[in-house]
Amino acid sequence: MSPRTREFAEDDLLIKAMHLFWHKGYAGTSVRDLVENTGVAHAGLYAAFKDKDGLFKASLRKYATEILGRNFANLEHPRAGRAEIETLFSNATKAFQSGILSKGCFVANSAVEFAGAPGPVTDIVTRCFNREVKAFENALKNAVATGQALPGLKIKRVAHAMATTFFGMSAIARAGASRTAIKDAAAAAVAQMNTA
Amino acid sequence: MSPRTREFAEDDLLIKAMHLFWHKGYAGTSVRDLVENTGVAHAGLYAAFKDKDGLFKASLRKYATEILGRNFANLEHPRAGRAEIETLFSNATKAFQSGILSKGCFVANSAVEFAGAPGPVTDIVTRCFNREVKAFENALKNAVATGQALPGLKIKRVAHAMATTFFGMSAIARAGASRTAIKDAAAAAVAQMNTA
DNA sequence: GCATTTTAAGAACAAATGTTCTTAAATAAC
DNA sequence: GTTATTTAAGAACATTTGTTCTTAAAATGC
Repeated sequence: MSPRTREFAEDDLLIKAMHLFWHKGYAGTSVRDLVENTGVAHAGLYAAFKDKDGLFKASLRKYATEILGRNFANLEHPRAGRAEIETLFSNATKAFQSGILSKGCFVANSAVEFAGAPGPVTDIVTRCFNREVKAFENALKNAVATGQALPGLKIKRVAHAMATTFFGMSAIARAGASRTAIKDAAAAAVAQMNTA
Repeated sequence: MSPRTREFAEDDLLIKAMHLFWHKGYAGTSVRDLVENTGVAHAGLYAAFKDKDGLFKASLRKYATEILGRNFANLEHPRAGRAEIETLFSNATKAFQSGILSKGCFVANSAVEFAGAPGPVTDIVTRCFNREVKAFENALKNAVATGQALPGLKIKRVAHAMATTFFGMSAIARAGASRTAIKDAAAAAVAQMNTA
């Protein structure tokens, strides 16, 4: 009455699967790819996450929580302001240019791949987009209140624009755009705070 | 020495295939899907375009030339200015909100699906992005020269930002974003011309 | 040390994929 | 009308896909 113990940590598998799906998409990642690159056998995947769909959704949730979450958490602070927005776009620029995010944002990629088809994946994507907009709104509101952004700024509009730019930067990064193009998009997003 | 004549027009097939690939992506569109929805038999597709790859590339080129081309041609006019930029974003807003483009821009979708992997598809995507940037630059230059945009405007930067916003609008549209979010992103892109 | 339970490894399977091949129909020159 | 050539229709094929099953190994409680 004592079973064999698992040889792999569920979280390790999840992180490795996340990177695969992130880089190659849902359709582009086969179960055999996952087995090869994670070192976890078929049975392990299916036992831990039911099927490929389950593993993908868990991977996307992991990304939304850890990667996106870490990047946007600062914007959600009650006293977040202009500096936090600038830091976010500065980090995003670096990452999209050549770092871990050169294959785009996993959520943005999934938005395109699943094309808003109703379902759990689209729900995650929508939640992330809304969270980003809200985070920008919060920081923009404080930036205006403390004089770091011009009064009269259309906060909601700029928040929508910043979130859209974020998705756009992901798309052009994945398309292999130049470092300058990525940097310029970020700079322009930030510069919006200087105009009403 | 006189063969049977083709029952389908190559261009009709191409347009129908373009819409399928556009909406469902390369991986999401099977050859049987194409046969069913175009009314052209297997042999017809392969005879006219060699294979699925060939048909896809031809479809993407068709889109780049006809759909994108028609939208950006006005911006490339020697006297294009602020009005043409505003018209482009106005049309894009309408289209992305509920029209034919509610599944995003075919080029932007392909950019994400093929992830900048070197090859003919990425070449087409890169060419399109560069064309868009150049088109914005042309119109922005004239807008500044004629006083429709503030002097000192960083033209290249704003052009990069506008093209990135265009890709971003496509992505969030495909994700099923609200009409307001799409409209705001476009409005903010245009408003950039009012600040240096 | 044995028994029991869960794991690991991968063979096996049905379904779907892109592609090719076979067969028959259709067309225009002779 | 006959014939030569190309098309249309879809059967057939080899791969690859996600999933399940089989077999054997591992590990804890007794």
